[in-house]
Amino acid sequence: MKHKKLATIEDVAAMAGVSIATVSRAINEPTKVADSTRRRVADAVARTGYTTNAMARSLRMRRSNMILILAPDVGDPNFSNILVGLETEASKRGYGILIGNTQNDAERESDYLRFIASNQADGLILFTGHLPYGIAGRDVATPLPPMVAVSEPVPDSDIPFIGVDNVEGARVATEHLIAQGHRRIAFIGRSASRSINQMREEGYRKALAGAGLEVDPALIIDCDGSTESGRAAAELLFVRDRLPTAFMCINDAAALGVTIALNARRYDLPRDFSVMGFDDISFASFVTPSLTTMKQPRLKIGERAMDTLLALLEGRDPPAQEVLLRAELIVRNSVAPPHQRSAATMRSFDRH
Amino acid sequence: MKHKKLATIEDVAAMAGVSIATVSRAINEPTKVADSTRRRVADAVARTGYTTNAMARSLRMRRSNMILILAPDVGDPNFSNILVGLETEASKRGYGILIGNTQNDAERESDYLRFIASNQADGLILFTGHLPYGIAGRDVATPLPPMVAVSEPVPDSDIPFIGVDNVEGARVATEHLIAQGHRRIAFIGRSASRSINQMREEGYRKALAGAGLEVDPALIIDCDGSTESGRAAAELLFVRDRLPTAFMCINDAAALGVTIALNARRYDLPRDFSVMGFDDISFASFVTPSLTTMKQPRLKIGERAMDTLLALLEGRDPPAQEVLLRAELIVRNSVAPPHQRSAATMRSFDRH
DNA sequence: AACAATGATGTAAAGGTTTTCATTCCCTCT
DNA sequence: AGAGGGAATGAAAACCTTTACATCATTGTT
Repeated sequence: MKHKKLATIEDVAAMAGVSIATVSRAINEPTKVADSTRRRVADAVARTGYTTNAMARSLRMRRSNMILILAPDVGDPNFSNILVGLETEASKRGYGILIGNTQNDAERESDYLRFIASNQADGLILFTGHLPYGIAGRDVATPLPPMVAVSEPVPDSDIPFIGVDNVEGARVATEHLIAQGHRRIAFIGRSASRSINQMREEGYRKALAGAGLEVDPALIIDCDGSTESGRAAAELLFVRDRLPTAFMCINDAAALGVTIALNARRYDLPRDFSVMGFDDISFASFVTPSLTTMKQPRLKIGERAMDTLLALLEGRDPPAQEVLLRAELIVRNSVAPPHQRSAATMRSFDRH
Repeated sequence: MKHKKLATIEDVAAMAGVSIATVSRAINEPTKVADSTRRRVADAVARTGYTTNAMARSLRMRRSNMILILAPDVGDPNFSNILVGLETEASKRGYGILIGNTQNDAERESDYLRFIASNQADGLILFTGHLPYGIAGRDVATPLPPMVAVSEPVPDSDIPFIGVDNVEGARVATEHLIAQGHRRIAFIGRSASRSINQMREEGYRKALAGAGLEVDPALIIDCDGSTESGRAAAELLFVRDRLPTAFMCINDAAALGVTIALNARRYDLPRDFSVMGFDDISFASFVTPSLTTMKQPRLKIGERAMDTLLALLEGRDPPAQEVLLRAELIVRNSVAPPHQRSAATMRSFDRH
């Protein structure tokens, strides 16, 4: 009663006066069917309102045409825009998208693998920067499913990575600070574990080296990329009284934290200090001062990543093992030449 | 060769020395199976590494345990946090989540319905505020799939809605402005078509009426909720020279637009003007001045919506036709008592 | 004219479950 | 002792496709 029972391929076949095999062919390989019958079938399809049952199809073909996306934080602004690209490309090619929010929880990660194990998804997009927990523990004979890493590469693996050239991007950003006249530039974002931080630090070092500047280890501060840790990092520099004239930050969130710390100390930005971000997330242009930063081509990253995964999936040659897109310098108002007077001098001023 | 051929229920049955029917029962209805055999089956499952093939299961049960989420813009900050709640609840209950980014495009909307038609999804979460295009055109006998609306209700339908009480929220927000002493309060966000705008405008009017204030039609401005349209709306008031002392905005993005317009005219906020937002999206606290706004309990909205949909799906009584959660007033720095002097007086001042 | 090749279609198997119905066995009740 | 009932299990159908293989007719080749 509830289900009016959808039309099946058999209903179509009966109406068109052919076998179900012919119907299937008429739909999936039109060239293999005579024009006249193809028309009859098309007509019958239209009249019955037939849609092929994806479950039966997937069961038979061992293919679901679904892609599982594993991300540590679905709410992250950097994530959502890449997602748009992923979704657009997948949808264009007839694939659907499944979302798994792992929150960096091992149990959740391995739980989502049930989609792969049970054939509900054909491939995997990883935002996590590591293989999903539990995927390696499987039978050695079982090959890994097709995967593509995005946003953060998976170290020590041959998983294709699509993203921004972090070393190059951080170098360009740092060089912009240098070009503005800064000589003491802090790097906010050291991390022992996260490869993305390490690559950006490398770019920072390259820029300094290129300009003949020495790296001052006291100006390289740990930061996990959250706003709060960015704020804390800036504070730490004040406490230690080793002040830079500019802050090169691991990302926009951290840059925002630094900005908050400086504002709280009543400095005038960008006069007293310059702050450089990375990512160009949506609010970067809304902060005061608006954030000079490196823009990630997120839409394109998503599209390319999906394209690569589908190539892998469909047995075509994957376009490339690693696609590094250029991050673009977006000049706004948080970077300026260093102030004449020692920036380390506390300036107390009042806006009113 | 590629597929080492996964273990099927038959392999498990053979190893445990029972029929496949018993294996199925041992897994899905353990109480219907003798203890000893259940143990044997469990053992065999473990040894073979068996996972039930979701496709075969779905085919047989006419159930995919998947939920399709239709949203106009996956990148929208308001969306992503609700998504987290939806995902959490779904995952907890063994459901998966499929994402459809419609971009308000009729074709894309109807295209995504293929997931429903082909049994790949059992139910629908709508962020769009309207029935997906093409769903009504179907055979009258075909019942609509279970649906729940979120973020924006679907007018003239009996689709359950989970969200914030927009009338009440806008009333509270406006009352806060009134309590601060404002008498001329603009409403930025009139819309002829969007119900959410209309509800918030209603709350605004209620608050004014409750305080015995008259509604000045000149202070009610169209705005679609984008930053740009918020900016334009504020400009319009300046051009017309009908200035309020406070702006009640349809959402945070619009409030940001208003803030930008006021900053550009070099007003001092919140001294010269107060600005009230709605939603409390992530950057609301980062803008200068940080935005006083109404916070939506997004996580909870997502969880409740999914809970309602699953109830519908599993034939339980849906908890309620409409769940209206309270929006919470978040007091920050964009609202203050009106300035003594006429706020309409242009003040030119320089920060340095 | 005989035969091969080609093209269009049909038959039937396979994909892996869940579930109805039937069977068996054992226990309890009269 | 026989009947009745309940619990545990098995056999087989059903879910809806895709596709390898077989069949048949038609065209082209020698």
